[in-house]
Amino acid sequence: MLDKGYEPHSVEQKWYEYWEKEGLFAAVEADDRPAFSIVIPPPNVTGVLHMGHALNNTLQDILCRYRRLKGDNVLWMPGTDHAGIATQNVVERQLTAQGQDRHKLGREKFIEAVWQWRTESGSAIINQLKRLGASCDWPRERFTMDEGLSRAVRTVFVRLYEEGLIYRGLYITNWCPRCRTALSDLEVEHEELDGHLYHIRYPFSQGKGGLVVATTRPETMLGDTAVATHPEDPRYRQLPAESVRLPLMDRDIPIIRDDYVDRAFGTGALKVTPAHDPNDFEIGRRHNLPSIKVIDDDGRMGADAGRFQGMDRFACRDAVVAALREQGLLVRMDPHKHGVGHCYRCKSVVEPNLSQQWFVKVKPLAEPAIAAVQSGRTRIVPESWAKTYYDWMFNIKDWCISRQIWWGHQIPAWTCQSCSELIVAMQAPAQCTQCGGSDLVQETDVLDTWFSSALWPFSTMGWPDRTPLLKTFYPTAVLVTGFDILFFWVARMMMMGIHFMGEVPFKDVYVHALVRDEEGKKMSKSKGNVIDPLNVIEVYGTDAFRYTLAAFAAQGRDIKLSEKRVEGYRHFINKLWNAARFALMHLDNGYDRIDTAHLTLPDRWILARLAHTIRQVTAALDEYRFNEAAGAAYQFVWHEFCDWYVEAAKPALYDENHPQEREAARQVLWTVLRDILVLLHPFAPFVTEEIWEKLPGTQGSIMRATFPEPQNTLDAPAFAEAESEMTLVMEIVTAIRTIRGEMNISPAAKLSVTIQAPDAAVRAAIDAHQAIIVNLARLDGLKTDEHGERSPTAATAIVAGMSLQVELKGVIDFAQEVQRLEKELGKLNKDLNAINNKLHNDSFLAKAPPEVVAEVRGKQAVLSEKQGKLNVTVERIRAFVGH
RNA sequence: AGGCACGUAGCUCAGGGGGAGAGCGCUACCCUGACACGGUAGAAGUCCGCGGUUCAAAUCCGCGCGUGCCUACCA
Repeated sequence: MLDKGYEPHSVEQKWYEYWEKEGLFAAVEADDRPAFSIVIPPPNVTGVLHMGHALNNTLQDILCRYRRLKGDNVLWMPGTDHAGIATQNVVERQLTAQGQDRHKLGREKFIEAVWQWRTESGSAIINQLKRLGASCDWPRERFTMDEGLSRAVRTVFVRLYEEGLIYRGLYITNWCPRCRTALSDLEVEHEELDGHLYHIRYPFSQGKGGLVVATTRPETMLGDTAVATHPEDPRYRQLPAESVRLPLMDRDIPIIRDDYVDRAFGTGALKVTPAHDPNDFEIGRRHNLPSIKVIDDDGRMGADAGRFQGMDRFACRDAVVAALREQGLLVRMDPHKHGVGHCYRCKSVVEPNLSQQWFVKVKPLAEPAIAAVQSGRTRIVPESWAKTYYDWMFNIKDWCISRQIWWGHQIPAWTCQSCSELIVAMQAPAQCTQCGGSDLVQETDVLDTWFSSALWPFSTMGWPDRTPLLKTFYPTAVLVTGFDILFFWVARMMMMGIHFMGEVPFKDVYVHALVRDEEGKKMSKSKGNVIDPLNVIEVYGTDAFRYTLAAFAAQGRDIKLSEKRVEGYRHFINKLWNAARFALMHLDNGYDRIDTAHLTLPDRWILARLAHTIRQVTAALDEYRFNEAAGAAYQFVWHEFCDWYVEAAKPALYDENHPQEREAARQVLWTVLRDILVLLHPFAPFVTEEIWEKLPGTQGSIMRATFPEPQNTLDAPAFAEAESEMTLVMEIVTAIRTIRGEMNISPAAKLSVTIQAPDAAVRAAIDAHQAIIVNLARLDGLKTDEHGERSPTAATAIVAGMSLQVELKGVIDFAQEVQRLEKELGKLNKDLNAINNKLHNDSFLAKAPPEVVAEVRGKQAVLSEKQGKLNVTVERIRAFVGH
């Protein structure tokens, strides 16, 4: 006998350990079964499990467990990401706390410290994934800094370099002065901020007057090397001079003409700072302008900033503005909103900065990646995300892959100190390929973490070796991910996968929602609105939490999560537990067949509903409609199995006089419960395993069970008949209960009911299932009459065209009964009006499909019959009371 | 500036050309032999607004309003 309520804690731990110990998550390298593989989006080693991880991994686990039950050879490849900047930041903070810093420590010692940190605290998130029930093939766990993956990274780098798809050069990139590294365009978060548009006068070098330029970043003027106007701007065609005197720096800079300049913006005169603005950089190249870098890599003003040297860039802005104002050169200062880039790791304001960096030429890689989605070799689900993918891919720009940090894959490039030859190779070369010199210095930069993540689907499977694992599991079946890393990760995996494997990395990409708080805001530590998934698991249990996530994972909509909702699904898990508790009281052994000759109506009905539910859940999971799958199973378990079947089957289960029916009911109860457990297992793995163990007739783990197929225990007409007869029974029961409720009759009172059923077949059906109705509606008698006298002291309901009378003898309150019936009539009249209007509309009759017209006519007949009967009833009561 | 979602019961959301749905909450009654983490019944919505297409629109189209998000080099 099970406990009265489900207690998740001990159960979860017990079963997870068992599954791992038994190797139930293990993929088989080579196998006859269909292969199904997923690579996990590797969480950062620095990470702790948040709601995004919880949702992402719950969905993957549902798919993996489902496919295993379906008989597939499943590989769920786990691992973590070395998260270059984030991890380096964490360890640096630690050093700072110890009064250390990485420069004092030196590169080698620092890297050692990071590895040590990873050993000590880097796998916290893996254990948290286990609490979630994630059925990853853990012995295969990988890390982007593993030796194997590092070899993959070097291989890719060298090959892309040799193919001319990686180059090095001096360009403007996004620079984070706090992290002291370049960032890719994607790693910059733009935020609209209130700033100012400063109008500054640059006096002509000769003669009077000058040009007024407009800028949002006046401190960059110190590095100006030109002023540009549009070639066709009449205001600036004729000027007294060809150069202006740059204020504060006292340097002449040329006035140039370039059609990049927008005549409508500001004054139509643009200051040009090639070292600190990407557009100015381009203009500078076109006009051979010098680049003067005035802001150093630490965000302070540099040696070329004149008297402002050493000043912080923001302090310098104020100082420059003050100085200009003093000299009467600040013409205007208008409030101005503009997008300011911030580092996605540390939120510092990013500085466009000129530096030597490495880039991937992306266009040639992007084209096949676009084609793969267009041709359907990779399918993006929901499809609307494909557009976002295309938009980005079509406008893609080269990818800056070098980072000026230490933690990461050091770029495999060496420079000869004697002849400056650049050598890119898998291993450190012994001597220079050009001059034979042996003084070679390796590039100190490391690669963007996403560079190694881009290889994840094949590097984790052993590439560049041609492993059996790759042969069996690449391409993977589906990638499950949030849209926030569609560009960062998915697009880049597509490019790399196609380029190096010759085949897309995944057949499907399922893009899921973001988890937000109950007000729809993004969860963030600073807002203090985060819900810790581990805390939720602690309070409500993993199964309830997972079920909640699945039930709310509708495609294309964010999930607003509150604990209240998880509580609701905890009730569901408990309901399942108690249904099993009931079933186990009646089951001593398992069954491999059902005695169809002795099935009662509820037996046949629940088998029909079960088959229907299996189809629904299967279809929904096959199309990543997790919420529908979870919803269909929930509805079936609670509102069909528990609410109706278990109650309706009780008479048969307790009836010792009909052993064959009793046995048949047990067979059905066992079969339906078994299928429910397997059906629910992907969503609620722990409770289903626990019940499975207790259920007689099951062997081993539920993970080795077979996902139910819609069984044709009965033929289709028998199923259909069972559904319609049971529907009639349920309608009758509900009608009686409604009268009981509305007439305030105690649930304990046994009632006597008469149904006037002119149709002999219907009468026979009701008579046949009398016991069920009597039991469910708590009656002491149910009679059917062909016509019969209508009792004046009964409350009436119309069910399926029949008049149903609940005898209330002395207790009936006639006024109340009339009121009740009139309310019912009111509703009916409204419906009937709408239908009659339709039927009086000639164009409806002419143009609507005949089956629709027939349907409406059918409804009309049913409703008007009901209306007639209710009217008669009301009249009769009035007449009776009048006596 | 462009793009993409979304606006349905008090709350959170499914649905999606032919009778408005669920969960939670609310009201009433009930510890009925699995379950009070429960049962039975009930109340509750101009499906954001305005036009259009259609025999028929919550559903399709257009416009507007509102709310999110993403992308973007106008200094």
